[in-house]
Amino acid sequence: MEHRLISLNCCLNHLIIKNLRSLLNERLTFDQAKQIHAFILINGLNHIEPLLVRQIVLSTRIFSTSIARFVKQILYHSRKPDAFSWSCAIRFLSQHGQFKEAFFLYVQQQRLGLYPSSFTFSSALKACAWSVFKMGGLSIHAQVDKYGFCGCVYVQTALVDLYSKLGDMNTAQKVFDKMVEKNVVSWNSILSGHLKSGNIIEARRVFDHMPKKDVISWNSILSGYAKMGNIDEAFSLFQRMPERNFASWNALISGYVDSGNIESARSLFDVMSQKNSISWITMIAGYSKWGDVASARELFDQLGEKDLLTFNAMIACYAQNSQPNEALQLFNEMLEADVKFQPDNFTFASVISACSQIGDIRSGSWIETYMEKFGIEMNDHLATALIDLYAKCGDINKAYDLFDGLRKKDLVAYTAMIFGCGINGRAVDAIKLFEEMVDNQIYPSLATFTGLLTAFNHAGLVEEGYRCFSSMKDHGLVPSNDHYGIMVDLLGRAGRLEEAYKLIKNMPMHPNVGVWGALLLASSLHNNVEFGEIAAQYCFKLEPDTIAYKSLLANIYASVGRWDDSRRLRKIIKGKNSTKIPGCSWTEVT
DNA sequence: ATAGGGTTAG
Repeated sequence: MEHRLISLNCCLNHLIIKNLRSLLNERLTFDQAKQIHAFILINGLNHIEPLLVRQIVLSTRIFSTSIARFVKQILYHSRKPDAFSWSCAIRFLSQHGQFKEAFFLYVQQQRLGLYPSSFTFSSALKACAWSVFKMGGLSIHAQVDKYGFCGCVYVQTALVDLYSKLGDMNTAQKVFDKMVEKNVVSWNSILSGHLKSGNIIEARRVFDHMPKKDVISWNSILSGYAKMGNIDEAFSLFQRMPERNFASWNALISGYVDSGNIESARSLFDVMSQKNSISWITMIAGYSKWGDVASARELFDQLGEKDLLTFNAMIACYAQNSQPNEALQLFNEMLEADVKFQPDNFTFASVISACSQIGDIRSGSWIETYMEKFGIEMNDHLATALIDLYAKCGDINKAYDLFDGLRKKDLVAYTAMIFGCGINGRAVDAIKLFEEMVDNQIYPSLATFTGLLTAFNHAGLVEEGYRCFSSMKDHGLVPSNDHYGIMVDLLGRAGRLEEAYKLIKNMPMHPNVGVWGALLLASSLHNNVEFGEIAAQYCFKLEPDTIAYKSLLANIYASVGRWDDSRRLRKIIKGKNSTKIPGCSWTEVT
């Protein structure tokens, strides 16, 4: 009796395992995977776990942190850790952009004393390459040598790719030259390394010497020429390539966009028999870059199935072209669309920028709530956008906190912070930041000087502002209308209207309404009819519909007792309907 | 399994 029971038990166990194994050859949903794991645990079938991990990795199309957490949980609680599941998990994480996590798992695997495979190394190297994690990459390279994997093509190729991405072409070339066996991927890796470091000549040499080229080799060199502005060579390569895919077309379109030839880009786009999401984004972003919001929107509306990326491109288009209300409105539409999208970092970068342009004090806390709600992780891009927003809302300390927390302080970050100090009247801090920036070999741009001049303006430091303005040419910069506008404002507020007018008269370009408006405002502050009239005439001509200019001049007339002139203007103002632009309220979103 | 095209901040 007992004997038969044991035998029956064995039989059942065998059946279960057979069934489980076949189950683990099919695609799983996350829920199924969880159920199977529970079953495995209850029945003590732990040796099946690696198969489960592998199948989860293979089945996952849409990555989520909860899946990653689940996989890690299996690894950490496994009674018998095995190298295969760990390698699968490392690959899984590095494929889905979780580079830090992937590297962490690699380190854990080493600590557990599990023997790494070529699979482990290439995955962990990929994670370091993509996250430009030099220390990690170098330490893995050392382990590769130690474990004797330096003869494996996959691992060597991953190393070439690592050093290419790190920008260390000397080492990349050294590893590459030592390779006995090279495949197309190895060649492509060294090729893209040269292209990334801007060495098109070496890249071309490699390309011409490749024993075998695939569509990726062609695309790489094509986009290299397109990016350096040699669109003719890019086009010639495009014509000669034996096989084309989406990326080939998109790279060429992008090249035409960058060279300012949006018509050719559009013709190519129209000729494409099949377009993918990236083709549409490239075109929308192209129109955005050259300020053609209407054409961008037209394309966006033509697109039947919109995805997150196309929404991002269109929202960015509005934000970049000073239409913050439209940007926010589209953001709302995106959240309320039939197919809901989870906004990501890209979406929020534009949305924050839009809020900042609107200058709504309440935006800051709303944004933070929203970002938390969607699980958005802070990065330097977002932090820089938030610096600007908080500074505009007057919370300079919060802006400083964000600035101090940046991984890398670049030109845009410094400029945002300088501008933030500027509008908050912290001229000394702005100068300090500027000097720090120059010390760090970051070259100021026109926007940086807008921030600096704003600082001097708010502090009323006329001479310092003048000196700063004059120093722009030492940095190879030609002041724009914006800079002249600030200078006119600075001089004008100080009562130096004559000087301000002279500055305008000596401008190398046509002054815009901002410049004349600054003079008009200053004239009204000092009740100066002479310059007020001159400035006003220009403002009326440039922006006939803006009543504020007429009202300023009316005030000037009234202040000197010219009541008739004042009344005449007030009549005109009353006749005009004040055109109020309906805004889209950010706070209405829930 | 390893690689190519696109969207973000002042």
